[in-house]
Amino acid sequence: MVITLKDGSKKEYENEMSVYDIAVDISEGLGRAACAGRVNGDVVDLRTTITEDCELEILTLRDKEGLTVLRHTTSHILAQAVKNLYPEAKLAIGPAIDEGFYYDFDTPSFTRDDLDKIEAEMKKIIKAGAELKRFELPRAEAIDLMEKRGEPYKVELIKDLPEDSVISFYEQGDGFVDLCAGPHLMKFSKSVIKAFKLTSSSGAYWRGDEHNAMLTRIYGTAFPTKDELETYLTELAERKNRDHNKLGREMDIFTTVDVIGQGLPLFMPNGTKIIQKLQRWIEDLEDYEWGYVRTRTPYMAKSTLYKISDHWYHYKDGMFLMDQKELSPEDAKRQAEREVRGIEDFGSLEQDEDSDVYALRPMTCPFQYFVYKARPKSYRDLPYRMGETSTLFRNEDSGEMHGLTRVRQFTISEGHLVCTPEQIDEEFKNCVKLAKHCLTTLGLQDDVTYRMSKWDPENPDKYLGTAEDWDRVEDAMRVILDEIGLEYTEVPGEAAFYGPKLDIQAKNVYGKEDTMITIQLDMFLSERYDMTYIDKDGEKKRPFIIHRTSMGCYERTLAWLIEKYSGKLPTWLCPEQVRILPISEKYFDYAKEVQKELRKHGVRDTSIDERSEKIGFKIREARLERIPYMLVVGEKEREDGTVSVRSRFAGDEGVKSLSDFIDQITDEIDNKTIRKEEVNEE
RNA sequence: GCCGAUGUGGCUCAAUUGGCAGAGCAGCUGAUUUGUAAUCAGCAGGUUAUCGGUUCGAGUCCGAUCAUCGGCUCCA
Repeated sequence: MVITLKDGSKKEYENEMSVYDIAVDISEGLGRAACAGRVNGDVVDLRTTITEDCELEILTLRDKEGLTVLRHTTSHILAQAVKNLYPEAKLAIGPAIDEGFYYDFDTPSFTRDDLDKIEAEMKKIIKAGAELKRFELPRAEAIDLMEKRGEPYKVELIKDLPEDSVISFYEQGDGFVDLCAGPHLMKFSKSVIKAFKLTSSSGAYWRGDEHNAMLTRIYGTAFPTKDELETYLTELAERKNRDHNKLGREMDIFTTVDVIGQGLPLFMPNGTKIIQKLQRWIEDLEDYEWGYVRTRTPYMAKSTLYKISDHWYHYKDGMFLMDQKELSPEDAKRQAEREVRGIEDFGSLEQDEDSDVYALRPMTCPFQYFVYKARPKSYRDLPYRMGETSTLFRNEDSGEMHGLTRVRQFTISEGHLVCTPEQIDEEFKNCVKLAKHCLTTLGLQDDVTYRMSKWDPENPDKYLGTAEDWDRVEDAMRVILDEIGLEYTEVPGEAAFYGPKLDIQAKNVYGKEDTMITIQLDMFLSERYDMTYIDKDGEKKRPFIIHRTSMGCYERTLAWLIEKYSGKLPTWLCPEQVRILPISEKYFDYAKEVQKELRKHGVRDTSIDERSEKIGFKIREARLERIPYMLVVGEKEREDGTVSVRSRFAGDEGVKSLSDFIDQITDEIDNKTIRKEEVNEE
């Protein structure tokens, strides 16, 4: 057989060979470094026997897949160590993940001390240097083996596999056997598994289902070298220093108060200023450059409103209700029909309408729909693009709240576009363009991924409409996304109940992903709310609706900005853009003149440090507060009408005429320039 | 909601076995009038998250509640 290697060279063998043997044959060093093979594009275990011509690549720790194998094998060592120390622990699963691995155990929780002990035990196991042997069993024998070993979770996993499957196991010394598809390293060797760390432990539901038992998960990571592990751990610590939840409080952007409640942050003057700047920017952008009209609708409504769309039935648990009284479902539906369609004879209500429950709004959709409906619309009115800076309320579970990214009250750059079927394509594309423009302006465009969120055909009850409806609209969205040339993943089960979404995702400093922006195609709600337009032919027709946000929700985007820039926001967004630092009180008057001149030219967020401190002290404080520009003014500056500019970006920028500085900073602010260079003087 | 950790002046942290709640920074007052990352001195600041219990005595031990953090689940 002829084996074609990665570099194009060919090797010929008479007999079948394992991937590992071929690696050793190429060179002993490669044999030692080998973690897995790639055969005709598929990653395989080193033990895989090659029987015919193929393309083969030997994967090492330098390959992403090789590193994954190292981490996976390390998770099995973790399992063995836990079994050694806690024989009563039951094994669940232990995969490699993005930045490391985890293993779930049914056992009481672990403390940091326990993790250290387990780490020590892992080192012992590695030192013993067992070989990993792969073997296969028919399903029945596999179940038998795991039952004998007292591993009920493994038994459950095997039982879920088809009757005729052959199950693979790995044995790794001391008789430790684990159910596993592999691939794994050939043996435990201190020279390969030399840099690992158990990072944390937490709870996790068996099979990710909250109805199941809560297991104990241990997270860890492994790297090819100790240096790389150290670098990673340092980076992890540095990432945590950028955590908006820490920085945002330090920088007086927001705070929380226990008697106010969870998920209800208070914005301090600094945070309010930033949000105000974002809001003014977005509202002007949408209204004057993208053809939006602005609405302002109530924060609460009778439950009927949400029942029309079915929001009520899907999400009642997540809503804040103002009253416990409620109509019967039959009455509610009747009342909904009557109110929307204005049909009078819809049967009497058993209960008084006034007993209806009011609820804080969890979304804006139906409110804007009634703005649309307030007057008859012609095709000439479409697309009708409504924007609103909309505050929403969602009763998230108590364990879900996080800083500014997951809160119970938040404000979103919301909007709904009502269009004719022909307009969908262009309008949707423009929504994506607008979102991208917002991201680019904020400097976040490279930190996102795009996700097409589809319905889940397995769970049709969670959605309105039929499979045909969903296929049609999802196909239409796919065509649009492909025409734009977006790179995106398709994920089932993430759609809204009324239509598919394009979600723009970003990760926080802990690597956790959140939706920052969403653009959704809605094919059902215009019917629910009886929205129409009169077409050219004089016929009443149903419009399509696009739900979208341009910049996302203010809280979440602010959190993202803080983490992205470590609190050093672009100048145009800074709550304080310029601080004037007089050398002594003799120059207060000149400082005031400078401030007045700045204000006259639109640079409004400035202050004067009038404390009787040395200039070095004032600079230090301004630097720590991340203020972009410091203007030192003293004798020389007053004489010449200049300012001595010191910036967060370039340090001492030298003496400039006041008008030059004003030109510079107004240009930066007006164009929303992001000065990337930063000096670290401390 | 579930698993776990944490909670001491505004912030960062200390307080021996259960034995007088303390420091630095910030704040305030005064002095200093300063040229590019910390001037000096003084003063004030606390029902140790809250409520309850054990004890002669609780920041420390126990219970409940609230909040914060890391995960899980959820996220229109």
